[in-house]
Amino acid sequence: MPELPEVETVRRGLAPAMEGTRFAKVEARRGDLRWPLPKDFAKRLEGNKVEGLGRRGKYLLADLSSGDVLMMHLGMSGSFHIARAGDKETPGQFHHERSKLRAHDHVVFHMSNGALVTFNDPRRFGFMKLTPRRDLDAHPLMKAMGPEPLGNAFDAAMLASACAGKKTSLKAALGDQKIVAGLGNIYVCEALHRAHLSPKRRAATLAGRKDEPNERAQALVEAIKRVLKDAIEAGGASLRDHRRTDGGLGYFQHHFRVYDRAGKPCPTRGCKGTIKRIVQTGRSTFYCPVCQK
DNA sequence: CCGCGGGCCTGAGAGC
DNA sequence: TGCTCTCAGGCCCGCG
Repeated sequence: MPELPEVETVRRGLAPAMEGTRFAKVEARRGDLRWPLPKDFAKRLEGNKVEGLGRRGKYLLADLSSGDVLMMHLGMSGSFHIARAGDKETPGQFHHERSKLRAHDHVVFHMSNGALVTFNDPRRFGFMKLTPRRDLDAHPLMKAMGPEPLGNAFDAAMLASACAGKKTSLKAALGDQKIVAGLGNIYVCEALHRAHLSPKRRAATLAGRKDEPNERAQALVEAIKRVLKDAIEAGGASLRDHRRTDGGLGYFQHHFRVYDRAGKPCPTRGCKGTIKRIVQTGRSTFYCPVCQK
């Protein structure tokens, strides 16, 4: 599931449990994730303090006192749970009730503040890696990543030039993490709908005529920022719910305008179109053929 | 170099 | 009820 807004929501949920506290014990219950966990995974974490928990694209990045960065990716089905070691158990003890572990709980962080942070991932497309902080920007997974869509560096000129010469569809280009970081199948569909641009349009056509203000790229950049901000806000609301219900972090209810709404009326004001589902580069695309051009 | 399709995994839901 | 089939919000890799 998780695209930028979900990962950001997870980050905000985990930060209070992890920042400023140490890994007292780390359980790697299942190491064969998308990539195997490093052999010395637990050892390299235990005793270290989490200086800060950040995000880049769809990656969570925990800065450790050792100088390492713990890179975490949720893949398609990853999520985190937070529990308290003290609840119904001896405070400060490492072990928690077996019955509390669920299927696919692959990694458990026992934090020195008593928080139990559990990574769950049925499909195991997620992964964790460790790399020295000074090597992070040069890391193969980080190096080619495009700008943060909510940052100032991401603007119409930048997006248009990144798409220049691209033969692929606008849909595929926006999902390409090298062009812009953090968008996935859902938010690409949602942003294109808000910008009234067709997912089938060739990416290169995003650029306007020379020296003219680029209205298409401008509209698209604004739509991307808007849809991500709205979703993060919706995630914040669900985070408060999670605190009450002890649910997992990472998935929240959100209203989509086109995603998974094939056959439904287009929500654009005054548009009489019907949302259509097509397949592009092996993935579902939802859009309105009437108001997206 | 570029763009596409296959593959990695498990689970949910539809259809029979 | 149970089987089979399709599909799922990500991303690396190999092929043409």
